[in-house]
Amino acid sequence: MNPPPARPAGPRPPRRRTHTRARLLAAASELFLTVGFARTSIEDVCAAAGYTRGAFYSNFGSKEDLLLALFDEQAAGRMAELERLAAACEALAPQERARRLVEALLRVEPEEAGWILLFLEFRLLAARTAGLADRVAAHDRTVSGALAAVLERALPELVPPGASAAQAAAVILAAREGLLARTAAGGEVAEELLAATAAVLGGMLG
Amino acid sequence: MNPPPARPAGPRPPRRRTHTRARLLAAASELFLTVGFARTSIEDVCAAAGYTRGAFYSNFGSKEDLLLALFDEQAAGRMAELERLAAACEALAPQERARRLVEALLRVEPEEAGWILLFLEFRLLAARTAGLADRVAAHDRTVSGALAAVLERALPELVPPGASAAQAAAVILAAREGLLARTAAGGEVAEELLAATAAVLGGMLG
DNA sequence: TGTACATCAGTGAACGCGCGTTCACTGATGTAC
DNA sequence: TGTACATCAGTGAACGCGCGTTCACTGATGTAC
Repeated sequence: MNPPPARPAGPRPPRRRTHTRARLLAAASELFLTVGFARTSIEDVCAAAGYTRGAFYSNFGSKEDLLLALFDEQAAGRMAELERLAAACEALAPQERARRLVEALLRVEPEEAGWILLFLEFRLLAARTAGLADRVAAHDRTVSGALAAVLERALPELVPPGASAAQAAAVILAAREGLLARTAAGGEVAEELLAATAAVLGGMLG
Repeated sequence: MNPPPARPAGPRPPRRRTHTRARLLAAASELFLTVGFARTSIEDVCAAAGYTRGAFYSNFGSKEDLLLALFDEQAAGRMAELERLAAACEALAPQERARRLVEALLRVEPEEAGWILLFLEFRLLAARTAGLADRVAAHDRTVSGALAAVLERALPELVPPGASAAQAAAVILAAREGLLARTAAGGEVAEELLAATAAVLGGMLG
């Protein structure tokens, strides 16, 4: 009796070749981390993923778009990591908790150097591209909010008297970024620098 | 009796239009600081200085060369600044000295944001360009060496027990760079961040 | 002081290249009947 | 189940632009006599 169901209200269900976007993202991540954003062409990304340039533009609006998608992915991952860290620390004794947290905040995984350089490139781009500044700021706020929550829950000693947990988190992340940038770009002082920083933080924890 | 003086052994004395190099450097500094290195073309620099492209290549080997010359200039200036700072502090009482030094290390002049962004761009370039890494490393060593000397002379309390003055200087500079990068690129948290950092350093000074 | 000559800082057109983006097309995928 | 049709993800050639670098040239600057 009813007319046959009209075109579905929403967009059509995805076609088969749905992995395209994911594969482009994976290839881009790999290339951006090793070669850098500016030095990687869209052609490179497509070739690495097994497509041609047109495929890219039917999945992303522009090269920047791709980068932003990558950062959204990574921010989500980092949030989850911090959550896990907080949960894992809650059960520990204060001293062990402090040791563990400081260690986790300073640990540098090998692939992290690439991320830092990429992030720096992103900051640079954003500093000089009108629409992007908001995106970086939002990313920063998200991540330092998460760290602030961890600090409040698990390591309030790291928050100096005059400051909020959010400020402390922002300072820690910014300092960490500066250190990583220096070591990733110079490549020489990495371990000494981080050891010295650990000493500083250790001093603060009394 | 002697034959007329042969061609002078060294290179000929400079011609009249000697300001060219200085003017190119000045124009480049202005443009790099406001627009960035990558976004400034050699043509832009030459036009701003009142020359054409060829003039550039008779004064510099490449675009990177120009950037390096600029950094050499700036490093010299920064060293001199630190020297003055150390000299000025030596006569003061310890507490006033600490206040003054921390303030000087954290102060952000408006034009400094531009320098930080440019420096970040340099680090990025260097991280991915074979020959440049040494140059950044050398620059870093020079500046943190100077700061280390200042710390030893005027503010040994800032050097944590387990670390050398050189390490402490490197950490301070790296952290400062991270903070400035974040504020220069995001533009939102500048003062709060620096206030929080001052609180942290204040805490360390007991 | 004056004249002929050599030098080289700066000119400006041209080269070559890479890359982001567009677009008319195609063929596999899904839908209607 | 089978057939005709519509959609749209992906193709690949072409466009257009900006830019770093080169190079044959010129004319002002300095030198020799």
